[in-house]
Amino acid sequence: MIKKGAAAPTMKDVAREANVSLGTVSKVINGIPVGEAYRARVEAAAKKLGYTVNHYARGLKTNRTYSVALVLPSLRHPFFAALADEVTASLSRRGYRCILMITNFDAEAERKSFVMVRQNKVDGVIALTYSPNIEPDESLPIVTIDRHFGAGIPCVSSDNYLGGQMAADRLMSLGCKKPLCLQIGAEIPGEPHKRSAGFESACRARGITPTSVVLQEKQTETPFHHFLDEHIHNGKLDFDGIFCSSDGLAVRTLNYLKRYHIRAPEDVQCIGYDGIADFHTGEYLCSTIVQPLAQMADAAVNLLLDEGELSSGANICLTVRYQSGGTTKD
Amino acid sequence: MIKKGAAAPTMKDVAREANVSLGTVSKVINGIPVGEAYRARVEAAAKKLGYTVNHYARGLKTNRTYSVALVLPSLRHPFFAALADEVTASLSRRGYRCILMITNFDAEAERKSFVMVRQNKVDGVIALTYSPNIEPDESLPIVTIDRHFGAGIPCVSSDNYLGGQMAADRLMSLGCKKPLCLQIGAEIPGEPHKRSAGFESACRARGITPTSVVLQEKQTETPFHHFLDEHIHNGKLDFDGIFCSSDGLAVRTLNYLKRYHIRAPEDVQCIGYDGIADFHTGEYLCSTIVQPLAQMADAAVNLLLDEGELSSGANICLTVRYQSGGTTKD
DNA sequence: GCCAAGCTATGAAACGTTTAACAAATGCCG
DNA sequence: CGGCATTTGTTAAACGTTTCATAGCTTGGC
Repeated sequence: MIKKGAAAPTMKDVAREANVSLGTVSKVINGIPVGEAYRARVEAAAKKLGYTVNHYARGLKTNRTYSVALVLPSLRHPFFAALADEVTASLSRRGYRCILMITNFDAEAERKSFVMVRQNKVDGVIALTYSPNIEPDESLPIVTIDRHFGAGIPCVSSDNYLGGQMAADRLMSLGCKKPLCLQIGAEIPGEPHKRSAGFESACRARGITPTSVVLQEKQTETPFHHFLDEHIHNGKLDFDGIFCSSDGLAVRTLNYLKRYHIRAPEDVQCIGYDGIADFHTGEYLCSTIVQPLAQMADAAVNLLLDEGELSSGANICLTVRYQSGGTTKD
Repeated sequence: MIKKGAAAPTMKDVAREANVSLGTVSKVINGIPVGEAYRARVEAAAKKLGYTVNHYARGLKTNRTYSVALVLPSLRHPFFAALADEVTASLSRRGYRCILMITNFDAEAERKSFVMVRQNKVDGVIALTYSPNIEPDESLPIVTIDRHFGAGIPCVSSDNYLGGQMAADRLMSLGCKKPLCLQIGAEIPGEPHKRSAGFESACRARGITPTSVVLQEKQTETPFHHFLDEHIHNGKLDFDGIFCSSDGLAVRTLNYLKRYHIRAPEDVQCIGYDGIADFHTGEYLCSTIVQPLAQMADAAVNLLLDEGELSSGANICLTVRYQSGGTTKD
């Protein structure tokens, strides 16, 4: 299927057509001031021939590719997908394209993606990676999301600790006395882990000690269900408020409890995390802590693209907000 | 943040290091046979210097970029996200990179993405677009998914008609007598619309006339809820089987019905569409018709990348399968 | 042992840009 | 009105590859 398209017009063609030199065409294309008459001639010629700049020739000369690699584990998790959506949009607004690289949480794939990234001569990398021991190439501009590599590598995240606190405060001010904190564990203790820390701290500030459980990633539901089973007596759950480290987990939890006819928000209140809304209706799956995805994407893109005082190791932490979504009594 | 990295070694450097000519280095890099002694010298030198080929110089010469643009409306819909995931993986397996372009269903953005695509000199385009009147550039290799542009543009899809039939047959063999078909309408009558057609035809084949409703895209839940309200009498729904054109819609529907204490599969059986599993557990949200995403992605990529008899206007239609997921009695 | 034929490595041109150096034209001032 | 500074357009080199023509070797046949 792939064939060489009809030879595209080059600057040389435009120059000939407009009766000007190559350099003049270049200037017009790049918006460098040039006599009005020339500019008009060139623009007319370019339009007539349907000229478009060849990014590869330009990239070769300038060492700037106007493309950024986005490295992430998967697109099948709504949070990653939504983030990719925003990052792509943000890049596009600034005239950059997004090269997508998916690692499936595989450390080797992550490493490989950094190499490929170097080969591809992208201008930078925005990475969301969870494997340990990745040493990003020193010379490659990189910004991470939710992951502190340390050293001089900037990281953008939202305030996960605050998010956990907000969830706790909300549940307790809605009357919860016996809170449960559920989180999915990752190999690397990263930003998301601060959620439970914030939750627990806010509970203790009110003199309540929450139950806290870490679920293994990528495991079957069995152990999880088993845990819940053990905490149901006479059709009643031991907890009256649940905080889950993702919306998906909240939905899974509530779905399972439904088998016992325990429902939210009547029998138990539940707050999730991420705040990804339904595609068609814009409604939330559950009460949740909303991460400011668009702002996180913008921050990462700006950090990467703009030079400035933020250069070395600046971390950006954005605030979150609570959003009621039907699984709490507010 | 973006800075010119330390000058990367070029073929010239490798040639000097290995004491061979530029042409020889090129041959080794590209796997063209060359004397064993030379090959060894070049490979050693390349490794020593950490040489990586500059894709932009290569692209300039060869007019091949080894990158493909994936144009789709959004990543916030699980189906699009999962498809993007698979397409990226499939491209990566073949040594291609994926440039992501998101249109948000905006016809102008779609048009612009085709232009950008041409500028970027990608080798081809895989497009999932729903706007009317897009005239893809003749010279650009393109494959669509779920969208028939007509003419010589190949389209990959799954058998949506069959999927609808399977859903109907399943519901009826599980005892349903009063089926409802819910679908979300799009501007363009495309592949997904065949689902309801298949559903209705299979119902009629058994002498049953289903109720069929088309929901407007991007509207509030109100009219939809209103419709359901009207079909609930004395706490009982007029229908005993529901087919939804997406899993998300199925979930929304069942969630709403829960307010009336109507639940699946006891009170009503429900089959969705797409078959996107939960990220962590791999479980399905509901009983569903599963689209073979990985195969669709591979088919699209192969069609795009391989020349051959499939060249002109070949359409590929892959089969689907039914998957029980707790909202039916099987 | 010589010459033709066949390999194989080399050298140079070309891909479509950008950009620094250069030349031509303009305007200014003495 | 001439020369100098200034502006503005042109020219050519360079970016890092690929590729085609060329030249140097080797090999084998006579």
